[in-house]
Amino acid sequence: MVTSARRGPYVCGIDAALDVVSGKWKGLILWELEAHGVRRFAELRRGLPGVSEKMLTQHLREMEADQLVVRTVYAEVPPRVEYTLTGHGRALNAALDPLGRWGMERIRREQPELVDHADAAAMPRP
Amino acid sequence: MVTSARRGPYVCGIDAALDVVSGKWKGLILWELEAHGVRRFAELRRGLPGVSEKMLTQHLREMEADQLVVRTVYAEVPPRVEYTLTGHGRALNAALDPLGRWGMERIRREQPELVDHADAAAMPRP
DNA sequence: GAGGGCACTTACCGCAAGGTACGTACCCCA
DNA sequence: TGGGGTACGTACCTTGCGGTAAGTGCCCTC
Repeated sequence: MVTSARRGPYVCGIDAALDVVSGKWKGLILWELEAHGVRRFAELRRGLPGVSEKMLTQHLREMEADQLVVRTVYAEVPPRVEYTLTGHGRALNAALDPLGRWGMERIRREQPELVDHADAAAMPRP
Repeated sequence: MVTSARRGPYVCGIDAALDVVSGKWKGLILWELEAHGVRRFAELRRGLPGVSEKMLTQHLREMEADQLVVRTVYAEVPPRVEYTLTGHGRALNAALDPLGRWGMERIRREQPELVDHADAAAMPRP
């Protein structure tokens, strides 16, 4: 497996948090699970346009190892796997909220033409 | 210069914020400037053990382009350059605070042996 | 019986982030 | 006269993140 041996000694909490959130799709996965509560693999893939199956499984496994999501396998045919946030995952999402607001502010002052088309101010986070 | 052309169209505020914070030393630089108010290049380098001069200048230039820090050059000999946070930088630091607390919590539950030696609970962030 | 969905796994590849090393121009101190 | 400090710039190299493509086993539908 890939699963790089991260989790080095962190110098501060920001380090420890960014280590968990870094990764191209981690933030979107968190948001998708927060918004829908429970999602299957194919649903997540459809919800994250552009993600490859490899990266999605890889990120999900890392987040499972980091205790952000729980992975429930149902012994059915065709296979069914469901992903949900843990308490830690929901807490992380809550901690990311102010950062998301700051980012929206940044988008608004740097690329105002991208904001109005989908009334981003009304959307909570993404 | 390196200065990769980032700032692509972001799908959510988290994207826009993480794009600015990602980079191995960005968080530490923010914290160092928040803690000391104003810092010279060599002071920052001493405050971030292990950083190379190349990465420090590169990150500082990117953060200057992102309007997180201001760079003040004094025409003296030997040269003197001072870095300070802008309002946006201080706002970003404030937005990072909950994330840092979450990360401290994660460290505390995964590597409790690393916490007590420097009474990290007393330190606000790093 | 061909095609498509599900939930992956494996192999391979490219590129950018980050590290190392050295050079610059000037100064101060021993 | 040599060593060290200040604030970088540049060239080269390695690592690994992320992307692409193909294969797997089973099932359902057309």
